[in-house]
Amino acid sequence: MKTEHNSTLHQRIFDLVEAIPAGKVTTYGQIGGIVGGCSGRIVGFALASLRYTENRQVPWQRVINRQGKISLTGPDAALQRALLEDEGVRFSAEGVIDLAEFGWKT
DNA sequence: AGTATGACGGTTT
DNA sequence: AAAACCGCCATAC
Repeated sequence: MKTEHNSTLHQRIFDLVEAIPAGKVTTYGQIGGIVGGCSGRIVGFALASLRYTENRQVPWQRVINRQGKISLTGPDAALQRALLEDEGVRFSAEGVIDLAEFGWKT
């Protein structure tokens, strides 16, 4: 378990996500492109294993999909939204975030 | 070692 | 415009 991540895409993704400033959000595809052009799926999977281990303080909440919405399915989705709203991110009535406004600029 | 799947993204139907 | 499909790469079984 723990999905040992040593010097892998995981490590790089975590480092990048930690660099996201509060109140800003990023997309899986964006991160994937920065770390090495990997598909957003890889980023999502990396973060998915992250919440399992929780051995890292990665603000996975600031990572959303290209639609500016939360891709999670379970109760984690509500948690993510709550965390983002707490950081100042405004959600639309549809639960969509304005990436043009809150999108993290590299 | 091979198969199945996943917190996505872009294209096609 | 919305839904479905395929494709990308890594992790899990």
